Amino acid sequence: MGTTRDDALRQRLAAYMASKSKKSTRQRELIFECFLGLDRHVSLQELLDRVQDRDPGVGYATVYRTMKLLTEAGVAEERHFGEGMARWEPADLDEHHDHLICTTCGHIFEFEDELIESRQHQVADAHGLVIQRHRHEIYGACREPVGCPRNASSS
Amino acid sequence: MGTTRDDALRQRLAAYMASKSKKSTRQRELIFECFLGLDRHVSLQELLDRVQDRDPGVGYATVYRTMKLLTEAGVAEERHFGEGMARWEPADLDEHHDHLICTTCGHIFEFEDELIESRQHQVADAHGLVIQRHRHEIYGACREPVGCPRNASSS
DNA sequence: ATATGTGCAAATTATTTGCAGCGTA
DNA sequence: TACGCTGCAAATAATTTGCACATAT
Repeated sequence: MGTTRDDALRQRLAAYMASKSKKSTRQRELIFECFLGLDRHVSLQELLDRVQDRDPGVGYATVYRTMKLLTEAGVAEERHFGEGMARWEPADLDEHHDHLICTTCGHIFEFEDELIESRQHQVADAHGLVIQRHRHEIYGACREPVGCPRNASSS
Repeated sequence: MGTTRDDALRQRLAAYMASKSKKSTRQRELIFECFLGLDRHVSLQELLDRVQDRDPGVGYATVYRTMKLLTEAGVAEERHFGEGMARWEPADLDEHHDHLICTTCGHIFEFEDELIESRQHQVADAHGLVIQRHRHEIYGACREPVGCPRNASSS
């Protein structure tokens, strides 16, 4: 699923850049590619480290400003997990999958539920809002831990 | 609904304090009562302001440490809505409510939806999990910014 | 050519902690 | 009394911004 999604993100970013007269630079391209390559929830520092492996000259501020740009462009999503700093992940362009996390083995299931989706729209609508994004995470324990097929690890 | 819930929270806090040999002080009681009285998502600064209306001598650090204590005790819940600082709300002892955040004015609505709740259980069940907790946040923009309930306040 | 972007360093903002004196159990 | 608590101020930590120079269009 990587490439197709990444291409869609590249395309969306290009469109945004063009519409806002933003310039494509060596640093931005490098940062964006590293971001896509990591494909997980990265902090600015983690992303900067990876970027500097390839170009030590890039500064923190540039990564910072680029992530703000990617967020505005809708290709990255900023999250806060209560660790004291932000993390970003590639945007989920057309699917609205949510997460179901097993607190026993740490496995993360993705799910998508039409009924919940539509219900969310009703809720937002009732309050006069138009949904932009949402976060839905369910944490649960294995009903039968012993039979959990994923007891080893996952990351 | 206020009093019953508040009493349950007071009781839970008292039990926690006793079990951990924490002392009940004038400041802690004032902070806790102000917190319950505000009954919404407060930042440390907002809470401090209210506390100082009643006792100007109380410091930021005390409110900070008290909120950490209330969080440990399970009577307050710390949240991050991507504004750069934390907010707390009274713990939801037996019910589940979720959040709808207006990205235009920052207002936070609470909602509870039976259908979504039951659906979540079905999803978890289908994967062999028993729900322990969940987080569900919907972000949206005011359809008509003019009618936004909190338009006045901002920077 | 000109509007943007970059890197550095400094400014902000929010959070956390050390410590001397105070207060509760 | 003894241990915990408070307030102040200073230390951290993360984020944001000003500015002079560089670069894409």
